[in-house]
Amino acid sequence: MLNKVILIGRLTQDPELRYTPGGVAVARFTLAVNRARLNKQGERETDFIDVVVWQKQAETCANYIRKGRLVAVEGRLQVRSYDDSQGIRRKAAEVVAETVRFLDRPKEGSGHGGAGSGGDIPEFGSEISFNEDDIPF
Amino acid sequence: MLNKVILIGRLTQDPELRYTPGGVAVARFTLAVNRARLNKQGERETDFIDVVVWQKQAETCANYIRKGRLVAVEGRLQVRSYDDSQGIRRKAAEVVAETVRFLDRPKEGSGHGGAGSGGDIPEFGSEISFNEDDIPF
Amino acid sequence: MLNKVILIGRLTQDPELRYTPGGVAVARFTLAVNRARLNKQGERETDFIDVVVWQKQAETCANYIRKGRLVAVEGRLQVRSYDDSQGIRRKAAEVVAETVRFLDRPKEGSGHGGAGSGGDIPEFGSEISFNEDDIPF
Amino acid sequence: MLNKVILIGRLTQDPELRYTPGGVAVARFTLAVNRARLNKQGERETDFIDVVVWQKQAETCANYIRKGRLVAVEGRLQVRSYDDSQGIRRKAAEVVAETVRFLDRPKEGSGHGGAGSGGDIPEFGSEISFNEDDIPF
DNA sequence: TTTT
DNA sequence: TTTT
Repeated sequence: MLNKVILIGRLTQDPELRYTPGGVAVARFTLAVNRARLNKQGERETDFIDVVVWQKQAETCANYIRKGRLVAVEGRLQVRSYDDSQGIRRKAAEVVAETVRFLDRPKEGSGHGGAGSGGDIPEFGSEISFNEDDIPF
Repeated sequence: MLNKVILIGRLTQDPELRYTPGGVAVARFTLAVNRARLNKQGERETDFIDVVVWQKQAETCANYIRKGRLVAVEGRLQVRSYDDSQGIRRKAAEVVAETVRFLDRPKEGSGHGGAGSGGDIPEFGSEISFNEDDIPF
Repeated sequence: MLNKVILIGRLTQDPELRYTPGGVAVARFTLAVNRARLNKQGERETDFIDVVVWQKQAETCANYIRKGRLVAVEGRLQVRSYDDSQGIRRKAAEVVAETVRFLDRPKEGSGHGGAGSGGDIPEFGSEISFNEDDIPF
Repeated sequence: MLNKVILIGRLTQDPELRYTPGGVAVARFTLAVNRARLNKQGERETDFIDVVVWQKQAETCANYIRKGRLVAVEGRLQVRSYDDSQGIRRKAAEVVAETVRFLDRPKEGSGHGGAGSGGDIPEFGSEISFNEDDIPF
């Protein structure tokens, strides 16, 4: 079986970083992915896709990327059911990232993660191991 | 921007075929995609992912594939909002297929689409037209 | 069967545009794709991958992208055999692009394709036609 | 940067298993990947693509898959130069697999890796770590 | 050199 | 709601 998602898009907000009870970092952000084709009204539509990142990459995302940044995400599509605060059963779809790559430079003065500049942004590798512990969301 | 999903999984039910008011065929099915990794309890989890297929491929799917068949789907992830019958705003995530490929043979006697057997199942192509004439390099 | 390649990298040279005897446009360029992982010597290695683009997109590439630009290519891997000028049988591998997306802005003054600026660079679509009419589900 | 290849095809021969001087397992096979589209002469063309698999998955491939088996390969495209036995500089392109998934059952009596049947074929996971030591080919 |  |  194969479940592979590759997205290139921009963050709609800064990433949100949390920790599981077990201390595992989890970051979340939404990607705006413009569709290649215009719709029948001639407008460019956009998909807003939730992304979850775990562990070390979660912290790197929280440290280095901000609203508006262009990233490439590789991961898998996960659909899960949950009950909302009104007790209504809902489905959530999100891409669980295996790798996140930064495709543009941050704007000057926009980061608080690097030592003052965008010069040493890490490029993420793909060998990070995932322990999918309790999810705090 | 890029929004690419590739899935290999099995249909949980026969495809459901409908037509838009404008007469365009749309098929829907759910794919069961078993995860490669076992979870912490040692169980194999499965993602159930909704797939939408349009036009000619919708009809081919409805004619040729059934519950349990293994297929590869290439498409894009689409997240849309809608109001359910109780007026509750919900989000739906689905993969809009560009191509669907059949990866196993139908069981004997399981089809009603082909001329009595599984012998001439089409392999779906991408709809893209490329005329690869002589290459000048 | 599936043969899908997705690359993000930078052009090592300007694209080379030619035409087949039948008048079909073909562009070629090489992408430098840095590997995510460092090798055992701690160096970042790079794959240099040949890309072929056909038809209208070939001309758009030739008009809009230059050496150093960051692009995303989606296509298929093609391996073909040929005899070189010494009559030696060789194999060539290249990615035949279905879509090419431009991921950064051109440097000022670097283009000769646009009307003086980088403001209206097209985002390439996949050529697939989908008329997503009203959905009957 | 991103370099992602996903293939579904059949092995043209049994995998060839070797070991590096450092004792790391490496398997090689060629995949026949039929194109979705017919060419101008109405024939279905096939790409023959070399695949390299490392470590534990190399041995699993050598043990479980044989000529004709349908597999899905996920990996990266690697182009490398080498001198052949005549001292001629050549380029080789191959897909370095991260994961290999078996998509059909072996024919009865075709395996020598399993305990007599195809019942317990492992499904490969995607978390295997790659130490790309010396290549013995 | 090639698979179904 | 779920496939092998």
